[in-house]
Amino acid sequence: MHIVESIYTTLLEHFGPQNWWPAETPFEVMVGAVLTQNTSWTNVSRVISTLKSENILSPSLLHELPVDVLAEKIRSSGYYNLKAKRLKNLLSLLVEEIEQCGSLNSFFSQDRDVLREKLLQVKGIGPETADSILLYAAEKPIFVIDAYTYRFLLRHGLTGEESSYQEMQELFMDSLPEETALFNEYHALIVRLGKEFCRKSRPLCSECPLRKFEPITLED
DNA sequence: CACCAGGCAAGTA
DNA sequence: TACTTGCATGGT
Repeated sequence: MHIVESIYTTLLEHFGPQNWWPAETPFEVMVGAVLTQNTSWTNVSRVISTLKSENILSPSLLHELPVDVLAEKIRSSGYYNLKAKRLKNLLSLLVEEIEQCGSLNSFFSQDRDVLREKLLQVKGIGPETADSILLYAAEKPIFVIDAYTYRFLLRHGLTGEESSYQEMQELFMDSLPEETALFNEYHALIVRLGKEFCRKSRPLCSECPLRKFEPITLED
């Protein structure tokens, strides 16, 4: 059995299923994916709650808001001027595609790679945000590489510091069956592991559930 | 107080 | 092409 598979089994046994992404709807996933760029989730979830309580968490309603008003509403997620523009860019695509396809679901029913290209053309959506949307909102089988995943790979000597996004993504996708549920769970488990055992401020190993895979200490 | 958090695009040489 | 920089709030 490949180490990538063994590690998954170990993580799942240790933490159990994570039920990701923490959102009620695919659109909520998309908004969260933009807002959480280089930002802690606690700052983002506060904004999402506010948008929900104001009943404006929909593509058309958010799209109608002037960019400066939107910026104020998402202030506490940080980089709010930048993210307001990025959200607007995404919303423009969505409103157009929903008009075109009839619904968000039929937009999502397109081919994975076609959808990925459309998302990447939006200014403010890079590979990680696009893949998060594809996996957790559109439920397409694609592996998300984020800061936690990068640290995880480095720590276990599975990749080098200079590896590209695509290389790291292929590392998972070439050694696992192409299943949405598996990619979803695996990435969620890596984030859970990272939050508890692999943060920069807390580099410890003795309690790490993956210690039998001989992790390398981050600070050397 | 300094450092960190589920990135990305634009600018520089 | 290969670095560097701006963006910003809230938690530890």
